[in-house]
Amino acid sequence: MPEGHTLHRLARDLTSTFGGRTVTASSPQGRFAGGAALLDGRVLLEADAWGKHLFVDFAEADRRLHVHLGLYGAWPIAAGPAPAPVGAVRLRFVGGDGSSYADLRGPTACDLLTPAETRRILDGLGPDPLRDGADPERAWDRIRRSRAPLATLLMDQSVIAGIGNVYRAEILFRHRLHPLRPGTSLTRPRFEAVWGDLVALMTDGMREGRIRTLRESDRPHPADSGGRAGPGAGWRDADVYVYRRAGEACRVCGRPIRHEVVGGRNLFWCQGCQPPIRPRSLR
DNA sequence: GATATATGTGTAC
DNA sequence: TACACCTATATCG
Repeated sequence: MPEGHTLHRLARDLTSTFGGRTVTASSPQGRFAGGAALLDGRVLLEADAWGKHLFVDFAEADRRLHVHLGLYGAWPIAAGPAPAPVGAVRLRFVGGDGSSYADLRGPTACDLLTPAETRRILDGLGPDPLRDGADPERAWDRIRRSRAPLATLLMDQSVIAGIGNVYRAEILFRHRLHPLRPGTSLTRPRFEAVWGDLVALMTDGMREGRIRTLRESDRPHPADSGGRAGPGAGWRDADVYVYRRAGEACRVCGRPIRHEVVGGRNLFWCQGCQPPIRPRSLR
């Protein structure tokens, strides 16, 4: 489930599992054999995430490992001696003492990058809600001046780094924003509420290892002052409000959840809670 | 066994 | 806008 929270969690876990230790690196599948050979036997210093990009630093290596999981990549870390690899394992790490291993499968990117190449990637990324010191002003400057739909802007990694299709759909729902409203229509206070909510939701996602935007403890639409209370009992089976719930009744207003493919991606929203034009009461 | 699907990105037309 | 790419899993016949 690779949105930004997944990569930050992975960076944290790679660092805690392998950080400061010698790592055996291999490419059972063979497609990263050269890179694995360069890393093999080195001390893994630290892993770090920027948006959906993961970087791993090794001692005395002039290049960083760069991994992007794409749509279905995964890099689970497991305990115990590593078994014979199953399936297409691009890169395997085994800890020096053999007590843990991690198999990388299906990444869109798995490369060794020079500092200049790393910089080029980072230069293309907007502020990441999960990074300390992220500057939301950079995102606001892009959004307020763009007539592109909010749905497009939120998925644009150069505007905000780390949001994927699930967080996009859910954040728009929670703030009652129709996905096709232009960036120019977003007010400053509403942007600040969206950013703050992203930080909170993605931090939760990183901690829990899954996306959960429907929480009993808070309001479905957190920006509504004095609005209804949390969803309460009967919602415990659900993690999200609208993502992949096309045709189901909205948990808040009862109208069917809509689905459309926009820009090649599945887009979900509630016509009732997310009207094309803001109702007067919400301005 | 074949097909469809996915929380993503990059390229070409 | 379409497709290519990377892989596992679910569903269908």
